[in-house]
Amino acid sequence: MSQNNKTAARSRRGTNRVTMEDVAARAKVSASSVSLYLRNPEAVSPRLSPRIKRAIDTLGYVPNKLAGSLAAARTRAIGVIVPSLANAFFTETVAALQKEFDRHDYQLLLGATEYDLERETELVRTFLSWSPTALVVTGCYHNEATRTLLRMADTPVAEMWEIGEEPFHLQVGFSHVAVGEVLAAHLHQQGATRIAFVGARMEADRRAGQRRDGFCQALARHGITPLVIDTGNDVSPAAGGVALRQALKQQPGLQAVACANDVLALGVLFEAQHRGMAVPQKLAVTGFGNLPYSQVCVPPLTTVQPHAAEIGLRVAQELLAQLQRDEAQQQEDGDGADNNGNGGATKVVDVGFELILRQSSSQRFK
Amino acid sequence: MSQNNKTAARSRRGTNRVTMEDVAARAKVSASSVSLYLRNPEAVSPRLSPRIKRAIDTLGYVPNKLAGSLAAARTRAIGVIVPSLANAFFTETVAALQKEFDRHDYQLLLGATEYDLERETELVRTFLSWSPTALVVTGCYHNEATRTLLRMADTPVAEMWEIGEEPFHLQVGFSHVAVGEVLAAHLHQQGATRIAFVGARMEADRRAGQRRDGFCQALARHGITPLVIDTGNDVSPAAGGVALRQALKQQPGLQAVACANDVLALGVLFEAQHRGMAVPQKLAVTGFGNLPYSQVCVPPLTTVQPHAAEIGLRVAQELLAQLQRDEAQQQEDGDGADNNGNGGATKVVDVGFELILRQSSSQRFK
DNA sequence: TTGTAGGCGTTATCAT
DNA sequence: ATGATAACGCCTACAA
Repeated sequence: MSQNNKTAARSRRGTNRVTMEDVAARAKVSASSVSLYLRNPEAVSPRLSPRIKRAIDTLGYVPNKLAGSLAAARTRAIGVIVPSLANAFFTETVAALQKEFDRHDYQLLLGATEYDLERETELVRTFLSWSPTALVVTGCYHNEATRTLLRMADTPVAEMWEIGEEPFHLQVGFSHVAVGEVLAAHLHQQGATRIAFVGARMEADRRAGQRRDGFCQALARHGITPLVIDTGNDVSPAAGGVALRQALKQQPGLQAVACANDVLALGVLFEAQHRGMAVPQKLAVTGFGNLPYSQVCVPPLTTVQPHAAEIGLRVAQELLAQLQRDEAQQQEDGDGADNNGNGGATKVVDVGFELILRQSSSQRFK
Repeated sequence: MSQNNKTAARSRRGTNRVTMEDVAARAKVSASSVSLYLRNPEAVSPRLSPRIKRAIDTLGYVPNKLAGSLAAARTRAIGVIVPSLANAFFTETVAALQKEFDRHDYQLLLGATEYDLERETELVRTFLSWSPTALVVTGCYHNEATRTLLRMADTPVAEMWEIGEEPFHLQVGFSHVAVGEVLAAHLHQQGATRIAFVGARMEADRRAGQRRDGFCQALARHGITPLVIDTGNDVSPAAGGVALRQALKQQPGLQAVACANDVLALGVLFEAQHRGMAVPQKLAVTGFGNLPYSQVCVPPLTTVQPHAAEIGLRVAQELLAQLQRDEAQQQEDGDGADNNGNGGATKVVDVGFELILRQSSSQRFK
């Protein structure tokens, strides 16, 4: 083993992997027949196909998607970027995406930004390097670098959980400003005038900020200026409790607290109970999210239900439909057209939300 | 444009993607230098590196991971397979995995089996076709096909959420039999003798079955045979309610109900309340999972806390450590050794669980 | 229907 | 340090 081998001299790696060529050799056919068989079993003669099948089975052949995707210049993978997986909303959406895409044989590449826009840019760049079939990102507010990346990529881009801004190809979500407005209207209708809004991470989580803005603006139209309290990065019942204490100090006659999410609201409920402040008689409390415990806590919590699963489902369906259209059109164009993976149309879907009235805000103030 | 072009004649696709070659041309260096720069910027002379950097930036070059991984025969991707993403336990684990692997620049490929072992096989096969750096699966019970696939792959395999069976490379989890035993011991200690176990999907969800088995066996040692009720595929509070009704019909003097999860337990709680059966005075109730609402429901629920996030973290850490070891060893071997990506050692980590005693089972029976 | 050959965009080897 | 050049494993236009 020194210098008298010319061809296989520079074998680079062990790579003991079973290849298509191995299968072909075993079945005594050419590699392209195997390839064809794999993609369209009908197209190969009934004489060869059992031979090929048997060779695949006995060798335990697993096709190499990397090579396949490289050659075919497309990958059956969908990149999904969410702010956080610690958040039940997003996991629910991801579950729906996974389920629907899985049915159509697409893989999910998953990433979390932790609410950091720079991190999002990195993730987008990484995902694009996989040549995914499509990219799904959360929200429609991105930094310049991300927008450029997304615009230049010849990949359909779906934005979810929020609508607004200029869409890339698809937006599926709802207006968080409207959520704030609806909650404000509800509390105002209950006769509350001394009102606080308790939120967390509202600079980083733009959607939370929008809910706050909608809330404040709507009340402003009634001449009410709510007290706004930001618990910073702390999204826990404890933080909600602290916020209520703070709010009561600043405004002793407080009548209503709208929380940016159910977790904080639960803390407000606990703290109110702790100081003997009856809910809803003395204090109305609302949340956002309709988490499972929100209907079993005492008293049950008025909240807003976002359609998390539906968002995922719609995103997947729309994207799948668009991909199908692209494919059909590409067939038509022949090879020449330089179509950029965008069917041309951009679509915006508002899935809305639901205000769920429960006991925690059922009292009328006079 | 007909027949007088020899070289570029068969360009197969538009593929307008910016390639490494483009960058090299722009920077007036060879592609190898660009590749080198990308992988180890220090190794290239300070004269070239700024030129390369600028070319990359102006062209907006995004490396093609498919090509890179194919050439390098490895992929910075980790395949993760869980039974379901609708299940908070697993999403928590996935979140932890994502976070830890992300820190080390690995992508997550995500799949869900919906508790179907055949589906698992398919997913494993698909994931293997991506040449992932490692594979993480849930549970250590697989069908023969899956086991073969996993054994033949030269990829480290981690099994999580369960320990037992023969491990492939790594197991991180806890004994579900022990969970059942501990719950049984608790209820027995409270003096309960007429006991029911309410579970769902216990054939498909092997871990739920193990909890039941541990529970029944432990009670059997005290001469008690619990009534076992299976709600089938229905994992909802409503199913829990139905189960309680059924149990009371079969055993009117029922004193305690252990549920396979908190969701069912919540339903049992509701139903008991509905029929004026005081918990815990007349009926002890326990769950599994320690979901957020379990401490705020009335009465607070005795349950078992699995360390979902810790499982994910440990899996990632152990896997990362093993990969590092493999890499080091590979360096040592030179090229010759046919090491199969297994550091050789197999490791089993029991992360345990925690019994959380609350009011729903605090009553002593006599 | 089946086979042949060139190319997909990298990495890694080797020579300079 | 830099640059040719051969793999990597598969797809696909084209020829047979």
